[in-house]
Amino acid sequence: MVAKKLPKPTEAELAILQVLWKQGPSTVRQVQDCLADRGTGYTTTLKLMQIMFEKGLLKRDESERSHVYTSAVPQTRTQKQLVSQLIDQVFDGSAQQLVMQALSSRKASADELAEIRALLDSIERGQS
Amino acid sequence: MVAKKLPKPTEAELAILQVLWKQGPSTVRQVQDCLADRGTGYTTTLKLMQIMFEKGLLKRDESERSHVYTSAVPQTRTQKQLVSQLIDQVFDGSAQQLVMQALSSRKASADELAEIRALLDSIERGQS
DNA sequence: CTGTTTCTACGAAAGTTTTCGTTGACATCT
DNA sequence: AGATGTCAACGAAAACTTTCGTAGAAACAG
Repeated sequence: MVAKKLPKPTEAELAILQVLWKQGPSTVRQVQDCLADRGTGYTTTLKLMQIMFEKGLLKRDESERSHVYTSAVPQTRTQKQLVSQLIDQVFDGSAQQLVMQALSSRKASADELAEIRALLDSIERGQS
Repeated sequence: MVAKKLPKPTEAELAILQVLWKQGPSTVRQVQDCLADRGTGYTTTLKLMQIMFEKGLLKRDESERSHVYTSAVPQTRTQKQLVSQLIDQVFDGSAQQLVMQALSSRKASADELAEIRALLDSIERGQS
């Protein structure tokens, strides 16, 4: 039985995951180009992606000379993991507090607010 | 002019900050006792708190033999900082997405949901 | 074919965070 | 006073993350 527990991505790893989530399967070069503003070199990105592959965070297709990488972790799952961790670490377990903080520190459009309302509605209906 | 930029607390540092926020001024021993489940030794906690003091994350009163430490960073400020970072790192800048994820991954009580609604109201009124 | 570019692989250095052993100062108890 | 326990300070090791130099294979251009 293989443990399915995946390590928490580091900061640099998250940057790479972001790109892969947005662009889909990509070569190291393609990822590197997106991260150009970060100022790190090509081999740095390559090495990171190799490590992530070993950790199981990425999958890759080696059939071409330029290997094509994909995220092995769904974006939603990672988001849940990190939100959950943050709630425990600095919000004392209260999701509500995090929500309050998020809403007051960043503007959201009227549409977005409406979506949140809709979610609240469905939660209330669901748990009634 | 002193730069007021404070470093982002690491994970172990956050655990310590949590205790200080909750308990108020404490000695190393008191903090260590709260962190007992972490399995780390006394000197580890001591060292971390000394480092945090040097970084400006903690203040301390040295008038007694057992120094008494206090957080130098407000909880709310740290929460904002980390939420903001998380939004950028994994939610592509969308506060709304984070809120959605938080609400759907953790239950909130009816009261809490009501508070969130109230906040939504005031935001909408504010930005009309 | 030969030189140039582009890629992976490897390994190691630099940076950061976390850990703890040891020491000496101070306090307490008998 | 002497033994015992608690504390801060220091330093260094261990663990982890990030960085890149170098080398060799593959692709490509002339």
